[in-house]
Amino acid sequence: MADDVSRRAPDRTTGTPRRRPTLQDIADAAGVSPGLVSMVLRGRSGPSAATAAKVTEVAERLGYRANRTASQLASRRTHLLGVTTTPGNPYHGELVEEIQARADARGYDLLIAAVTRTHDEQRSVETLVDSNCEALVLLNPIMPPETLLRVVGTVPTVVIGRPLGPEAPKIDVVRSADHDAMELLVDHLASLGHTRIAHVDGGDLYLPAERARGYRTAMQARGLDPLVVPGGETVDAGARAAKELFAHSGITAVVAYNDQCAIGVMDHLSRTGVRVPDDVSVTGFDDDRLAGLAQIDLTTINPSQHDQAHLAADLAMDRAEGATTRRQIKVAAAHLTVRGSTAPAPVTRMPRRKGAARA
Amino acid sequence: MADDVSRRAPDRTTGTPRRRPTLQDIADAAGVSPGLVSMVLRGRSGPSAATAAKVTEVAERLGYRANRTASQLASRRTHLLGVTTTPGNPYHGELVEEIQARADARGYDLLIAAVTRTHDEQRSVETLVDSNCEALVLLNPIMPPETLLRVVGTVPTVVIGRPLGPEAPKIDVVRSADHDAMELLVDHLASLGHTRIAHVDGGDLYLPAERARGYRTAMQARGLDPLVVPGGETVDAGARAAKELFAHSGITAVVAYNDQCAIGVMDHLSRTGVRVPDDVSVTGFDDDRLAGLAQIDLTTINPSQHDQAHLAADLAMDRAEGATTRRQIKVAAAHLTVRGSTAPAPVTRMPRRKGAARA
DNA sequence: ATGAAAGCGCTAACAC
DNA sequence: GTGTTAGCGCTTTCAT
Repeated sequence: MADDVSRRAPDRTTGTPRRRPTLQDIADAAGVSPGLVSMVLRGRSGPSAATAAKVTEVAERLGYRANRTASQLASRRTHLLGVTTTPGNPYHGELVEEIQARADARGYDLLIAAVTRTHDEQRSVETLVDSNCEALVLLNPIMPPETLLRVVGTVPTVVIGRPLGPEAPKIDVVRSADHDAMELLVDHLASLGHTRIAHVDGGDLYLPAERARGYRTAMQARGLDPLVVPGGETVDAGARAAKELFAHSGITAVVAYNDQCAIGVMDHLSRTGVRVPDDVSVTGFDDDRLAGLAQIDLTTINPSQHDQAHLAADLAMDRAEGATTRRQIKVAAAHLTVRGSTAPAPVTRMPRRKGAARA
Repeated sequence: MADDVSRRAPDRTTGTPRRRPTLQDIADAAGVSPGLVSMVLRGRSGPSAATAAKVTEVAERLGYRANRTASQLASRRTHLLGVTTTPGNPYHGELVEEIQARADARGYDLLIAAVTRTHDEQRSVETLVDSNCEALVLLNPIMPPETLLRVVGTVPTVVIGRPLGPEAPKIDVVRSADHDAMELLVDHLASLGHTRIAHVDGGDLYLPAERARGYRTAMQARGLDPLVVPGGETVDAGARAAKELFAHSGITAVVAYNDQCAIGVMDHLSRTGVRVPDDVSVTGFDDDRLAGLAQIDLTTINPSQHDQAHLAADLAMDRAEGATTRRQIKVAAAHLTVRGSTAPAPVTRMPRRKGAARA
């Protein structure tokens, strides 16, 4: 809104937004030189305890905070770790929280850039790079390798949750054992007697493709027919896919790309009177915070997000500090977490009112 | 660390970053002055088409990218908008997404700082201030006014979702009509015949207190006895509170602090065999993405997060650009969204177990 | 132990 | 039009 009635600056009645104090101000007020103040404030040895005390006191009193831009220009160091994330995504939320913890532990500041409908990955990375982050952690980036390489430029980068081949020899990757995990899921379902197991995928980029591959491999290994329907990584996408999938079918189990997608599938099912897990079993992937809720109670894969976050953050900061080990690819173990959304396959025919299932 | 060129990084096929070219380099190579190059590259009028072309060509050839740190230092402009958020919080996620949209529309970059267990609000704000954000938007900050004032210093700030009195005459606030909204909720429940309506609060700071007040007012206005039990803003907190609340009781409706808390309450209820809404009605607040899911289907308040986000972001950027209107307090309308988690109160006694007839 | 001075890479005000 | 000249606020020798 801001009905800017008075378009003029000169008004200073309401507390003058006086300019932020500078090193010089502190130096003057403390009666010492700027250089000294700088050393004191950064705890460098040299200054005497007496002046240190005085300077600290003055700085505190004046509410001094170093201008990081200037520090950066002069020192070329920022101690900034950058991460791209999708706001509101619970899985990302957990990762960010753990990355933050590592950053704190090592004295780095974490800067986050959002990836949204209006703001693509590339721009987020640019924001981070321009803010002089010394290393980057990208959560499930989907841009092609060439773009990735170009936008991160010379900043050490590690991606989480995405396979990345030798096209990007300088970008480390941390991910979960997606392929194996999908086998765990299919195994679990198969052992419950399911044979008509569909996969709602997450699109055809990188991670989703990897999971779909795992699903296919697992199905074929058991002599079952794979059925993959296009989905996405959101609740909405899952719901849409389910709508399509269950228009016809005979499917008794759905392996969704991730938890959000699975929740969407369950949402649709529940709206159309299909019971989970009585009529249809559903599985997710990520074990995000929602999965454990009684109302959701989703069988899923826990991809050790905690480990992934720590590995990635440390790797990134190591690189920022000059570690020159060769490219790292870390694969975190994935565990099956069985909950109430999966149950034995309904017995043969007519398991529910309308539309029939089949053997 | 990582001195520019002193140590040559092992030359990968992808090309080694030699010292990043500076304005001076371009100027030399083009045979003009740095000042001119600067103008050309920023598209300022002045330079002749001829030199502009030459400079552009050289810059391109040398892969020049302005050092933003230096630009910032010199121009004292960053076009950076900062926001603090709790990663993974769906409500915050929606706000951030909308704030990002506004920032994009106005040519600002959005920087996000996380508030987590290991990283408190104060530190997040400091990170943002240090990164030279020109304005700040704080989501549901809980620090006391004095601290708030101190950490934001002279940076224009607007807080979302928190009452803030005249103690902070320079901080704008955008919030929802919490007090009224609580009345809407209680009204809704009362009109369904509920009389034993409890409130699981969100703690005793600011917003939670405001909502609790609204609840109390509404209850008393209807001659009902208020019952407030301590809760929190998370699913876990809601579940814990429910456990306590339903150990004894006779409560037929619960007004939770927010959706997350409500989901926690429902989670507990569902685990203990109490049906929602047959036995107990539950309401939330925020209308976050989960509330609409079929499995949750929560009656709640939609606080117009879209409007709040836009108002706050624009207000902040206006201030960054020097708007000097007096302190703004914007209250967004709150709408009741009725879903399936509320139903008529169970008739008279023994509402638990299977009994539950309806009016 | 302390102060002075030289930049970091860029922008902007002002001469030429 | 174009070049020159100061800084921006801080870090960092290098004298003192």
